[in-house]
Amino acid sequence: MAKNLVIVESPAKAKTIERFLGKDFTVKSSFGHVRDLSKKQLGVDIEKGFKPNYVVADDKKKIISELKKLAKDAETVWLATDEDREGEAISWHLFETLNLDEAKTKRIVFHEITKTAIDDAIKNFRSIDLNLVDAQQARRVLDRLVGFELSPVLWRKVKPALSAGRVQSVAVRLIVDKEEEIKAFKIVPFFRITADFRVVQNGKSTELKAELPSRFSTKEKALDFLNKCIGAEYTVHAIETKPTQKSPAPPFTTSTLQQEASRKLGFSVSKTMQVAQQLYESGKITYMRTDSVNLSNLALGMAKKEIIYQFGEDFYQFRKYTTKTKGAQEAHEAIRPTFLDQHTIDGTADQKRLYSLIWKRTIASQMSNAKLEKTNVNITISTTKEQFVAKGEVLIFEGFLKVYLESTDEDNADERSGVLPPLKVGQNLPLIKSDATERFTQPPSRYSEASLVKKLEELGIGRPSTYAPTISTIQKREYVAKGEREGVLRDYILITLKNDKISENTKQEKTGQIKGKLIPTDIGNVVNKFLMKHFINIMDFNFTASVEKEFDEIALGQKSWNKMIDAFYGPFHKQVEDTIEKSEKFSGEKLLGKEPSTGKNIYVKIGRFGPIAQIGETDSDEKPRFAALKKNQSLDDITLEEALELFNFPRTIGTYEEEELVVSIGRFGPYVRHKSKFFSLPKTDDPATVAEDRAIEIIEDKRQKDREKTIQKFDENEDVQVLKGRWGAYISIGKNNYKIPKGTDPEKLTLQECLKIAEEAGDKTKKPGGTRKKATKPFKSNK
DNA sequence: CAGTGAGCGAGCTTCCGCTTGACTT
Repeated sequence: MAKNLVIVESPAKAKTIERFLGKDFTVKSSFGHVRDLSKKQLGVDIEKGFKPNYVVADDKKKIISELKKLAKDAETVWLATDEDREGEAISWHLFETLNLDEAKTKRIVFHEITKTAIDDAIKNFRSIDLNLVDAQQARRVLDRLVGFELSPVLWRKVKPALSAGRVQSVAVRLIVDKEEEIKAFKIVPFFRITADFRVVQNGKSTELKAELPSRFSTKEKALDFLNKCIGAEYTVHAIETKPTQKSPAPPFTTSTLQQEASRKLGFSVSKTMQVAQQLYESGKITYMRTDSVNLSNLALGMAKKEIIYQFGEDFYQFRKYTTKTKGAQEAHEAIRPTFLDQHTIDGTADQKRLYSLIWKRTIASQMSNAKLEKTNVNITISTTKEQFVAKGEVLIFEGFLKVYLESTDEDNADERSGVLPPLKVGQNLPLIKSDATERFTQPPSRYSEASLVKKLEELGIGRPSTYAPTISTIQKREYVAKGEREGVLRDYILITLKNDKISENTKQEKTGQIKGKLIPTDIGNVVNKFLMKHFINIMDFNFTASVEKEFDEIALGQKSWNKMIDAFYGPFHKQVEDTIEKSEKFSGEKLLGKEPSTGKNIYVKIGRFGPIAQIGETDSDEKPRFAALKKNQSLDDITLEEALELFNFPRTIGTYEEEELVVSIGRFGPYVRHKSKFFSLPKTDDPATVAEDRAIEIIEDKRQKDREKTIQKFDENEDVQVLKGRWGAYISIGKNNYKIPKGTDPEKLTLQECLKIAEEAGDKTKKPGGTRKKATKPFKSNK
């Protein structure tokens, strides 16, 4: 039995550390937090100074009992969780849950995973910092109180099953605000003038591209300018060069890795984290959830060696980066390759690409600046005072650019710069042509998943471990959606001056297309409006920052956590009660107009199941009629005509096999019903116009697919089928599905065997994660 | 991956941060 038990948070880390520590040490992992507030109840006793009720989750019971046993037999238990607020709390929870003996428990932290660093840590043990633990408890309790008091307000006033919280609600607000900004933005056209000149040098001819710095607000002014240019001479007036430098970006944190993987590799935030996790578990990179840009001494040494070996002394420059982000806790290093001499790795294509990105970024961060020479050439026009300007950029020394350049979110496709041909002052430049192109001012761009993470990080909201889950929560709640909009064609004017003649053309370009950007839904808009009206304090971008300041004071022992929570909870709870009591139901209801045939009012609003249109009054004797909005419609811009159309369903469009064909719109979109079976309409079909022959086609398609799916059918019992599904063959009986035991040939199963398998699988009434089927209604005995 | 296909009167729903599996029928 080992004399020492070391507990860290991650199993991959445990494995690495165990190698350094020798046989007297057993290293185990807690797999993150081991206890939490109970899931179903509030879990906080408000009467008793907000005493938290912690429980060990079911999936943590096994690891706790294992650790308990190991701790009992060990001489010393070393709590080596991360050196931050959460890490300290994990140590404390372990101490409490495992009933550790204070005399034989030591708290240590690793700053680097090397033999000397670990030996160092062991020498510098301390006890658990209870102030820091209290700061974590305050954080935990505050989040629980906010989330579990706010969400039920939404259930009552807006729609069931919604949620609100310190982080997610502000994330939604950012997206809603951005959309408002875009809506308020006025697109203004203007004209941009470019010119192409011919430069002849030693009999070789090249082009020089230049632009007029000033823009024209109207077509008339642009035309006026071009007219003046007719017959003009163009002369190089001045050439000005100045040296500039570019520095590399710091090594990756979780947030910057997500941004770059999104821009350069097109990964979603969650995909980046999944692939990074795989790299981490196979020992190829350091920990991927971090807010630190710091590199360990070991890494710095490796980088230096690698850069000098690969590129030479000139390319190396020692750099120390410091974190600027608010509330960073820096318990880990930056994300970097474990071994910097490994330029590539074995693995999946995604793993290779992400690894390569991390390798380049890390190496580049310790490389010298790139040196550039920027050149501005002024070109005078003989007929007017205006001057064209040509811009060039020449790379003098590559430096870090040899390896890596960070991308930006904005695409500056219009920029005209590159290598300029050799020019002399006073040189005459013949004009090839000059264009006046109509351009348009650009509204702010919507957030992508990654740029939202960037913004949240700037505001100090959320942590590296929660960025990806937060993004998925606000989409799961249907507050925001990733937009897919085709865009529309827009006309623009192009006026060209060539050979002293002016011609005008109208051209077209695509604008307004959205791909994967975050857009608020109707529900998101309505919930945001509600929260902004009643809980502006929680929605404030500085709310997190200000409570973080108090958590810091608690961590320093200057404040008691219960008092801090008490001071917050009093007014907050009153706010909640006032809102429940005084505010009306909040559905974002909007009067669209009247139904022509009856004169009844027609409204749109958020209903029990999402956005709906309603004809008639809710509080009248006659029940109003409802219809769900289509997926791509919104409360904001639906027209009266579109709303009325929704009530044209169900629509009988013909007959097939002597049964009616009915088109309608259901929970999952438009469908055709035939012989009480449902057939989804593909996105490309419009339910308002789909006709009999097309419906039959859809039905036959679906039948064909079903046939391909069916492995076996039994005439004696039509309920029983052997089908081919995502995970291979399975047995379907009525509405239940059953797994086929390994080694059984699904094609040879008999009806009896199928029924037997189903019976042995037994009743699967309890399914973790909630059943789809409605539970049998319990008999209500009283009231 | 495909399937799902109501009713606005129960039920249940929810937070943020740590960390990985288990494994869908």
